[in-house]
Amino acid sequence: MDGSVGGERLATLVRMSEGAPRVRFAPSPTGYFHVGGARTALYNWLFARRLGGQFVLRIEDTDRERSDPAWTDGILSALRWLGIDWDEGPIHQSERRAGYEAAARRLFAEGRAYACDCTPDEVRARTAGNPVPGYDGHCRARGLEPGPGRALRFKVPDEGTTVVCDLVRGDVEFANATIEDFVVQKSNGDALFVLAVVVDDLDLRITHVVRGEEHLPTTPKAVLLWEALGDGRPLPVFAHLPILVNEQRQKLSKRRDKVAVEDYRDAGYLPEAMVNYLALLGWAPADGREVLTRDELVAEFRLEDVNRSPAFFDLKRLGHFNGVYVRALGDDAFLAASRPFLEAPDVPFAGRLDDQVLARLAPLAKERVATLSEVPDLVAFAFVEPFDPDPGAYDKAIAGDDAAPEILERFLAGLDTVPFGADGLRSVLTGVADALGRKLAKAQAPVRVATMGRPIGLPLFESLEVLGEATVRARVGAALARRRGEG
RNA sequence: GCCCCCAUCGUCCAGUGGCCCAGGACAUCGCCCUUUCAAGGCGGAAACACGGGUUCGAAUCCCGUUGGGGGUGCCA
Repeated sequence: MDGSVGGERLATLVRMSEGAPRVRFAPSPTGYFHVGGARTALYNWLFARRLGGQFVLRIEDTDRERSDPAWTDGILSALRWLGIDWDEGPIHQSERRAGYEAAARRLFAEGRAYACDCTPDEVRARTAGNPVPGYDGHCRARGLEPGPGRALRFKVPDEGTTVVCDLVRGDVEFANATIEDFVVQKSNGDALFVLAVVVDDLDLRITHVVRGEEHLPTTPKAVLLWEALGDGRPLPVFAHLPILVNEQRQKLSKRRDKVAVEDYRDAGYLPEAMVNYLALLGWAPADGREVLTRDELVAEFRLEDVNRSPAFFDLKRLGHFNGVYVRALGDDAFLAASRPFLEAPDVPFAGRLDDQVLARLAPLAKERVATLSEVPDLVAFAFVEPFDPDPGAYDKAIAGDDAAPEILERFLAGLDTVPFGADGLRSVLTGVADALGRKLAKAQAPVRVATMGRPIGLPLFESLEVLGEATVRARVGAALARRRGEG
């Protein structure tokens, strides 16, 4: 390889990065928007924002078979959620066919492309055993006129080398002999993406093409087209980002891997956390910090520091970042962000929320969730009606504990002796624990299950204070009665 | 098959010839704190794929091998 992105070359490429770069993010609307696309969009955006350039959004929907406007909507809303805004667009390639047709005509007129009426089957049959793969140039010299049923193929030079100047990979060389005469216009008249991309990048005056590594092998074709259609305009600087992989180290696939950006939104991840995590997948700031605000990312991000190897999208690590961001939220912001989850149609206490209670529970819950979708479960005890302890928890902590009746009874009695509140409750239960020779941790289990329904959750005494004396007495009493009734 | 890319702890990054018997973070294990669970604190285990060079000196440079990945469509 010629992977050295060092010295002179780097200096030159970086110099080209100065001024006002124009980048584009160009997803194709053929499926939901996944985190790999989000990372690519983010890197484009960070690069543009840092250098004061423009970020253009382009929808690559030249394939009418597979594209669907619904997917475009999903992409736009995911980008907005992530806070990735665009300066121009969305530009739809489907609306720019005239330009592609003109380019195709020009290529033909200038002898850079030729018409071909071979069917895919014919080509395959003919080239089956060839050492050099791809089209065999069958129609090159047949002098066919373009027309319905005839594709247009670019006449790739037989000799020489095409070089892709890449900010993250260095110069990547492709022998022209290994590049087939590729199709630029389908036999139905539609442009193929390679052509469309080059025409648009030229028209949009794109200076930097930042995209996934899967595009690297087709880049020499784009370079060839750019040279044929660019009227001498300098090539864009390329930057092929390492792909994102799953645990099997394969490229993230919309099909196979559940990595839709909107799923993460729905699961209670914060966009700031997602952006922070995504930014660190393939790049890191010089000083080793890991939690960075959006502004810090913009200030620190350098395309030339992006590394070259694939990165695994690690949910655990995302969870860690999300926890950091959730905990950093103010109580009000935390509540506001949790709202959609608390008011979701499937929560068992829908319509019984109490903002006062919620506000008091917020600081307690904030510290204990990795994602916002966990909030409803944590605060359910305060709203659910009628209240009933989780069966498994009841069996273990109350039915299965010989001392449980006495603990509950003494606890209930103790309530008469102190002012109701977290401190009083704590001292009561501490007294009970002491009297029975138990650790406080062990003594609180029956009370917790009786009042909050589950063995783990928010801090007991603070939660009971919020619950209120009457409810606490009622629940403890109910659990006690039930336990006694069962012998 | 052919073309191209990649190769540091399980994972994500740091490291651009000596500061590295390799540093941070996530995960993991142990301890502490503690009313559960978290959070937090402390500590542990854990990696330069292999082989040749170059050099006084290589995780860092070169070559090869192996391994992984991407592409190979009239998809993007």
